[in-house]
Order: sequence, then structure tokens, then C-alpha cells
Amino acid sequence: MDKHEFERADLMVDVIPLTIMEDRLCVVLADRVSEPYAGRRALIGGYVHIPDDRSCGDTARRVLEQKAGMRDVYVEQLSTFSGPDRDPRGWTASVAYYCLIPLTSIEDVLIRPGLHVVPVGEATGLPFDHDTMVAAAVSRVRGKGAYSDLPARLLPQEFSLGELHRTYEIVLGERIDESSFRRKIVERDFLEQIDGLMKTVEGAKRPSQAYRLRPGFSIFDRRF
Amino acid sequence: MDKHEFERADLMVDVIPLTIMEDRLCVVLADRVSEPYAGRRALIGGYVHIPDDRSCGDTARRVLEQKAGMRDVYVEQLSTFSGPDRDPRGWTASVAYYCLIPLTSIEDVLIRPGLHVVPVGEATGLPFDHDTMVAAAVSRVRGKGAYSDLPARLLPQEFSLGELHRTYEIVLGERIDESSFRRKIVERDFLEQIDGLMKTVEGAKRPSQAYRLRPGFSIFDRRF
DNA sequence: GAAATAGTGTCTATGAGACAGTATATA
DNA sequence: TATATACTGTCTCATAGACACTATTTC
Repeated sequence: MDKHEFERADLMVDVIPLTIMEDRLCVVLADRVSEPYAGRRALIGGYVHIPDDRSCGDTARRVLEQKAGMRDVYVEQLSTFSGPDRDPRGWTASVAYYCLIPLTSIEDVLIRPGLHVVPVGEATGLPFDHDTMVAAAVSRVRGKGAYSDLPARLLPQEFSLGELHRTYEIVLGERIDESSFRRKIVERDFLEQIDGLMKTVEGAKRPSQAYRLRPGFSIFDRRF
Repeated sequence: MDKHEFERADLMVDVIPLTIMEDRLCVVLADRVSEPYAGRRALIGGYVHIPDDRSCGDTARRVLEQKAGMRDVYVEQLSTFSGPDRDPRGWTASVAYYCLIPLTSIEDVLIRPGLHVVPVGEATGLPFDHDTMVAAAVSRVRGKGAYSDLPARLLPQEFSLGELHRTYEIVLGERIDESSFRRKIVERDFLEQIDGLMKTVEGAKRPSQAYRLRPGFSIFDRRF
């Protein structure tokens, strides 16, 4: 059977960049510059570049850098959304990736015009099936967050257990007991202490021990 | 930007049909009829049919029926595998789905020539990146199996707790305490008793209570 | 009644949440 | 010294595994 016997489906990639801002889980949206839906806020995405990209994961990382200036972020494949109606241009399949933007990178990102950081609950009414994608990304991160090091990737490289604790609470959307959190997190053994202390940014009192993710550690396979 | 400015990637779908045979987790492979790799055993797959398929999940269900005669099976998207080297025909993306074939359907399936049921551990050396796909499917089912109703879909509609227990052990590849299994499984509340008893097929003694999955129940979202 | 599988009851170890208490910095 | 956050210790309750026990059928 000839592979071009039928009309072909178009392949694209969309990225759901998640971050925390003002103690809320947020998604980064971009003003669309071209049709369809020019001018509307939507997820960052693009077509695969055959000569350059070695995988759809490469495409995701490339559009993140080119369209939002985000580099070296944690990127993971979410799911592929497909069908004749999700894009007015015709039958498409979009491989969706979510990524976690550390707090420190967010200020640099916001310098770019046309980018917006929106709480995930308020990112509705988006074009294409981007509402579904955002919801799926949040659901995935919540599901994995309960037993993974994933929320730590929303923090700068060095952080305190208090900050990490608050991050887990924001991501999971529920209160977490502090003492059991400390126990669990040190048992999981994906953190390492940094010799030297740290102060909280606000008018804090006692400084806390700084930690970082153990280099190269991840519970998850990074296959795209 | 014109959407056909670049050479386009080809979109296809592959399916990993899992089942249990002789107390082992197995995958169904098919002899390839066309190039590349004609005559080799590989996963079932095909191109999206633009006019017919309403999603890649539809493509998965269609090729399952057309190429292996499997209908009404549990199908779930696994991951999308992409790149310039995975298929000798060029840059492709394959959306992989796994499905769970109940024991009762397997005999019908095997009537078809060119189909083979192979223990997952022995399904190696496959063409394309099908080794990776099989491994990813097994890993996903094992991961989800620990807290889901998913292994029950490898059994006929009616089954005993003993059979279900053995199925979980086979899927997870480890011994599971029987009394805690019974406790957990009834608490999870996705089974319902069937009034009337059941005998084990072998030279069994006491018959056991028959159960079925509560209609419509699934812990998981079935988004494609 | 013997055998074999089905199903139940109970003890114990582990782990998480609740919460009180201690420690160490700033102002 | 007052205070706010960092961190620790202990109690209790829930849950899972171990395992012994009972139940019901076939042969």
C-alpha cells in the first residue's frame, strides 16, 4: 500500500508551560501572531521541522526557546490529541508536552511581550482543544506530584524544605502535614543538603537549610 | 507561515495488544505483509484514514479489527514515538496504544493465520522501535495495575476473586497476599457480585462466587 | 472422609497525620 | 526578650501482610 494513497494528517506539537506565581499554579499563554485565532491567547506550539528536530520532544524544546525564550526546563510528553475538528485547518494530531518553569526563570520570561502567566483555573475558553490540554496537564502533574520529585522542578535549583512543602501544597491543592512531609521527602532520597544556610526572602526569622535535587535523579523515564 | 513550507512528518498508529496465556503476560504480534520488514513479526499498525477515523484512537480500534479481528477491547493511549530513524521510510511519528484482550477472545484471535501470542519477555528483536513500545506498555500496565481495575480487563466478563487475584499476580509479576487482596478489591468497589455460582475450569473443588466489573466503572479517564 | 480451593478473623509491623515541644535566627 | 519560622519527637490510627482458621464442594 502506498503511504500517500490517502490524504495525510498534519502533525504538530503544543506545549503547556506550568509555573507557580503568587502561590498559584499557572500556565504560560502566548498571543497568537498568525491565523487561525490570530490575536487570541493560546498554548505555544508549532510544526515539526523535519531537518532539525530529532523527535517531537525536540520540537517542544525548540518552540519553547524560540517563542518564549525558555531553556533547560523539565519537559515531559503528556498525550497526543487528534481529530478532524480540533483545528480549522483540517485533520491534525498534536503531541502535547507539559513543562515546569522554575520561579527564577519566570521574570526573564515575562520581559517578552505577548506572554501571559495565568492561573490554571482561569485559563479557559482557549482556542483549539487547549482547554482540554491544560486540564490534562494539571491532572497529570497532580497525579504524579503525590509521589514524585516533580514539584521540585518548579523551584529554583536551591530551595528550603519549607519552600518545597509549600510548592507541594500548591500543586496538589491540599494541606500536607509538615512533619510527615519532611520524613517522606528525606526518605525518598532525591534531595541533597547544601552546606551553608539560606534566608527566606520576606521578613523572615530563622534561616533554613538549603537543598537541591540530587544531580541526575528522576523517578521517571524521560522517554518522549 | 504556510503549513506545508517544510517536508512533512508521517503520522501512524501502532497497537500493543496484551493478554494472558498459560499464566504469562503476552503480546500479540503479526507477520508483516508489506515492506519494510515484510515477513517479520511486529506490532499491528497503520496509517490514519482521514475520511474515516475521528481520532488516532479510532485508527487503533480500526486496525485492531481489520488486521486481528479484535473488537470491543479496552484501548488506551500509551505514548507517541517519533524521529527520523525509527522507520526506514523517513521521519515518522507513531501514536502507540495498548489494549487488553480478555482470555475468552484469544482463541478466536488465534484462528487467524499470521498472528502470534508471545510472552512479553520473549518479544525482543522486533523491527522499528517496537521493542521500546512493548516495554513501555508493560511498564505502564504494571504501574497502573497496582491501584486500578485494569487487570480485570484481561479476564472474561465473569470471573472469581481467585482468578482476579492470579491475574494481578501475573500482571504485576509478584506475589500478593490473598486476604488483603480480597479486602482491598471489595473496598475499591468496582466489582459487583453475580447471584449464582461458578466452577473453576480445572478439576476444581469448591465453586467460587462470580463477579463482574461494575458497568461503566473505570478509575481512568478514557480520553484518547 | 480426604482433598482442594474459597473465604474469614486476628495479630503485628509499618507509615502517615496530629500536635506538642525545642531550636535559632531577626528585630 | 518577643516573635516567627525551622525543625524534632511522640502518640495514635489506619492499612497491609502474615498466617491460622473455617467453609463448601468434588471424588
